[in-house]
Amino acid sequence: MTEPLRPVAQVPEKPSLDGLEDRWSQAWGENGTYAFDRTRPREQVFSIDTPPPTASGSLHIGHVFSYTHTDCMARYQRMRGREVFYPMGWDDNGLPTERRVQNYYGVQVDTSLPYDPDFTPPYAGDVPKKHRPTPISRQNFVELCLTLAAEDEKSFERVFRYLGLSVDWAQTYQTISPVAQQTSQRAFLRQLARGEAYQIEAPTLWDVTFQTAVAQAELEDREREGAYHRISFHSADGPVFIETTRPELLAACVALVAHPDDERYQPLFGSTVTSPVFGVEVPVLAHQLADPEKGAGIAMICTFGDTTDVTWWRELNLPTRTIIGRDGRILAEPPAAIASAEGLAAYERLVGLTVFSAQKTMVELLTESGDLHGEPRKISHPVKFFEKGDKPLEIVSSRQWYVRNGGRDADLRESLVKRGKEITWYPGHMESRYENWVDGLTGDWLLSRQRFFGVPFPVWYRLNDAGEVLYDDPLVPTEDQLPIDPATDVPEGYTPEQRGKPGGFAGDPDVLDTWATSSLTPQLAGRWERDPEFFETVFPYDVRPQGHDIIRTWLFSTVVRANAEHDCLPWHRAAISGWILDPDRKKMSKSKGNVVTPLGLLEQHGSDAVRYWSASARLGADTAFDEGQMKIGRRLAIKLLNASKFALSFAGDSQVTLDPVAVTEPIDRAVLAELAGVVDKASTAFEAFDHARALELSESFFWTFTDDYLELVKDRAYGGEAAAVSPEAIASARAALWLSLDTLLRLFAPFLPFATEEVWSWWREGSVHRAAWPTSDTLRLAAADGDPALLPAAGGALAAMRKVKSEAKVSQRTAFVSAELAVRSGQQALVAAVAGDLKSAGRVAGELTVTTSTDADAGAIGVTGELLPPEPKQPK
RNA sequence: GGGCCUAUAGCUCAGUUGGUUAGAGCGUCGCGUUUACACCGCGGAUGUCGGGGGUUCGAGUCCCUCUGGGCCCA
Repeated sequence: MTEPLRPVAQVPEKPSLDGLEDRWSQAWGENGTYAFDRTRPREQVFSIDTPPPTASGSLHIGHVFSYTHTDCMARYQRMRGREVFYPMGWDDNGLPTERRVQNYYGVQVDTSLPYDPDFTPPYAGDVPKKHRPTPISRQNFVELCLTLAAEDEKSFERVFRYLGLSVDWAQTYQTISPVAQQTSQRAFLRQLARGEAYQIEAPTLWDVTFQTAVAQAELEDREREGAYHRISFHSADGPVFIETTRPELLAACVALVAHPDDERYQPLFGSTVTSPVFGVEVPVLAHQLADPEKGAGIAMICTFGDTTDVTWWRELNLPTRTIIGRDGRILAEPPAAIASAEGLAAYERLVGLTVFSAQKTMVELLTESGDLHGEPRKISHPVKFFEKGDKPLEIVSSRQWYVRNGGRDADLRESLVKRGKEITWYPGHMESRYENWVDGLTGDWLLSRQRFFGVPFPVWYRLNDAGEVLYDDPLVPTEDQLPIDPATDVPEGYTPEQRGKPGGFAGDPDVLDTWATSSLTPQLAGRWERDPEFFETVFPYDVRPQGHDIIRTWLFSTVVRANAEHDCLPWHRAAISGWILDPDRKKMSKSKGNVVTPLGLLEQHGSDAVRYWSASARLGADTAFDEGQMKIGRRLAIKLLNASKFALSFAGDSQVTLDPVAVTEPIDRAVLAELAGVVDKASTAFEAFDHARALELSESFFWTFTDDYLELVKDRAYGGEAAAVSPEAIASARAALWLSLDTLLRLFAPFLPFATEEVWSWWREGSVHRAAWPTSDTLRLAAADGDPALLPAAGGALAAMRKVKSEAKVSQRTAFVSAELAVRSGQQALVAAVAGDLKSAGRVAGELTVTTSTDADAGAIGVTGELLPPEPKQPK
């Protein structure tokens, strides 16, 4: 701890927190305080794979919360002498940005439109309610996305700088940048070459509103009202009754299914029945997923009503009879299985209807044929939704790209579970979240998205002489050509004129899932394949901080990609932050309208205050939104300023000195002995990624330090009004105060970066944030034989004297004529050692004597003494 | 239905491998305007550690069970 001292401390007359955020964040930027030095060897580097926030709209208080956790960790590591690689990224590609652009500018993509270089959007954030979206070309739309994302990113950066994140802003990346596109496409092509990426025609969950395929990780079950419709199928032996919530899919029915052990239906297995209205003959089959308790215990299997239908379809080898299109409406073409004139006529009535209307019409048809029995019975059941959507998903059959993630491959799954065990999780129990997810995967990672603002698949397809797409053996670019856009770029050996022509080529129209880029943040920020030396310096990363809600998406997919590409983990540790709950213990979210804007909070309470509230929460623990805690944080920061001013004021015009040898008084040694213990324990806590404990230890010491220790030594440090204070005793108090301050500023620096930096600047050169984390050795040297037990003993004695005055309802300033402290046996020597300071702090005019209490159960210290009458108030 | 977490003062939370009388801050009540601090200081009161059972000399802490809350997955 040899950071240089200023010749004379410059302490403001009235220290204040106001304006510190702007002043210091600007200074840190100018001085490169948090700039990453890439020349340091790997073992001295601490690298953090920070979550890139979605740059659409506004930041959530949850961002402030979890990023503060990361920042505390980063600052600790930096003070420990590690060169911290702490980049920030913006996740700007994908649906959220598209939605925001649509709403903000009042536009909508029409892929048939050509690019208009002079296009200006009709609105900018002021779209009237009546406005119907203006159709624009895909390229114009992408340009608007880029423009708006850049603006959002600027405002995010402002908030994060104001919050005091020690990010190296020169390392910022975007998930839509050319470099991100190059990285994602490169990783995809390599997975394609290794056979880890593949495309197949398969049932795909489809969001009708967003016109896109949805992956397992984006699914969400929501309870929805439905109704069992009791419908009769026909057989030679009479009717078979089924109950279904989706009668509109009757035309897509391919079989009935019941549980193999279900005695009611065992006689039917192997036979066929005929569907009502459409007259299609379907088999009755047995499968253990059929639930005897559900509905009639026998279900119809359709193409495809839900994911169980898909399982049955696959495992029972059933045909497909698709009737719902990607627009969510009934297809014009009836399934070939419907042959009768009546059946075709009935189908005709459904064509073009939405699922909702088709159900109504189907009910009419069934009623007319007499095959609907009784009133539909209302139930509530879970229905699959896209997590960002608001209509139930349909299942369509389509050609999509997938990446192997263990969902269909036991060996890969096992190795990914093993990777999870190699990660050190904070808190440890988060590992089970990961394991549950990997174990529960039912399919590979669906990579294709039918979106516009994303990274295109770097793939073209040949067209045969009939102009049909040949999906096998796609045309791919070389890595040095990346990034490419197959919609505008042309594959090797073809000319632009051949696009879409028989014998020519066609670009893959889809974009990669955003996680296909986000899962590469370690590679992206680490300059993979662009700067090998740099990559070696930061990869694998030391830690991945994130929230537990995205373990299944971001964390898992990042493991999948690193495992495939580098055959290792992308980072050694995962630090998982909890969520913010509102006072009713509900997760705060935009839809609930209980979100608070972070910048307003930061400005109201001060960044250090909000950081204090955030940092008080342990990793993984959900936390109540509590402005009261922020007020405490603010008080703590102000206290730090004031106590520092007090301590530094004793230097006068001479230089502050940090001289351990000058500490000679027992109480001064005791306080440093105690502080040495705090330093050790806080360091241990930080090493275990327990920033909350480190803060708590430092904070509780600090309150005692100001409430008791400062009061006790105040007079002595001033020079002793009561005379009879030796120069050595004065120097001892001052040295102890300065040594304490030096350590306390370092201990609080990760939590209160603004207040600590402010105080540091009064008397030190450089930044506290590049200063060394405190060690206990200097403190122990100064503490020598100091006994930490002296501190609570002296504090107790002081409190006892205060209590007498408080109960006598007199000012604390009131003096005792004389006083006798009766303390527990064993404590007498301790209290006597502080008698001089107690006498002045307690304002004992005459003798202060310390005796042993005879009261056996007395924990408290007895005080007897006569108080002087209060001085009459001086007229001003 | 399976898994994970959680329950400590009115509130928000500590309580490290089991070990004296369970702590902090807020809030509340009372006192006090003292030159570090009115964005203040000092002091007081406040707990069947969710319920029940068990292990142990000893349980807020370990085990079982029930109940409430939260999340993830079916």
